[in-house]
Amino acid sequence: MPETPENRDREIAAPVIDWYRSAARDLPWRRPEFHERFGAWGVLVSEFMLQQTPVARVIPRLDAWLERWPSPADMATASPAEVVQQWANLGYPRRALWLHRAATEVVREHDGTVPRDVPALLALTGIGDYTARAVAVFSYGDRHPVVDTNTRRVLARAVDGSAHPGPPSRRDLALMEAQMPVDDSAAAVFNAAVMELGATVCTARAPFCEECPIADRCAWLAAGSPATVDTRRKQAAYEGSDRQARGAVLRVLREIAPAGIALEDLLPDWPDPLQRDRAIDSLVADGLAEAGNGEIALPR
DNA sequence: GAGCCGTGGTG
DNA sequence: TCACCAAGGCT
Repeated sequence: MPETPENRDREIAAPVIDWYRSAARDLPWRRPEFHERFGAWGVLVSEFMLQQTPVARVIPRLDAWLERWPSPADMATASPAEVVQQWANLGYPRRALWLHRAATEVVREHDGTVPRDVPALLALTGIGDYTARAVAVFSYGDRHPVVDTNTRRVLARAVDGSAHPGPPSRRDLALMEAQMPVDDSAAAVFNAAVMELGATVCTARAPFCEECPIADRCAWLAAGSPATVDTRRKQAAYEGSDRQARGAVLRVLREIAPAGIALEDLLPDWPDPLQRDRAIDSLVADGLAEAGNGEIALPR
């Protein structure tokens, strides 16, 4: 955003960055030694795990993962079964498979080095707009807008004056880009700072506006924090869902019978047998399990 | 592009 | 208590 007398008082970069320097949480992937030891691979793994899984649950699993597979080449030697087991209860286990696939793609197509270009990152399995730019920015220090649920919410409030962001769109990238400092390094800090603000202050439910470094220029606060239209899709009910059945099946395979179990012994008391069978079929279709000869097991 | 995909903490 | 929420991506 060009600095003019008109908009200078609405800029958010400087105060958000200043706030971040004193308020940032000490997270593993923000430590210099993390980058020295694991490089872009460490950032890539952390971003996969952070896709829809809270920070507190990621930290211990990330540590264990990188101890076991400190590079893409190490990861590529693992079997899908090992990967799914190591993923444990982080949720959305397809991400474990995708991370494994991405590692093999890095080895095969990029000589074992996580690529730096956003298009190359986007071409890897399981990497979308958010993760690609997060790696390019937080590992390589390049200048890109990193848009996630936090930055979308912060800008919806501060700039648009809405309590909730609208449906995801390419405009989100442009809006973030427009707020970013020109300098690469400052832009990287800004990206992290806006995410941090959304995660700890400008929260979805009950934001702590009294602690916000840009409360004096927030369009939503200035308008009296109105309840605005909420276009976010609600999550489908989990209790009784196919997802719950899939989770239950995979938990048995992970924790009790990774080498395999007779289908007739798998969750025999599940309330809906048809749903159980549906879960098995879809897990096999996703490559999260293998079935044959009346048995089911983690994929080899 | 709407629907789907886990798991657990929380107000 | 229970609906909401969490550093998304794929089909």
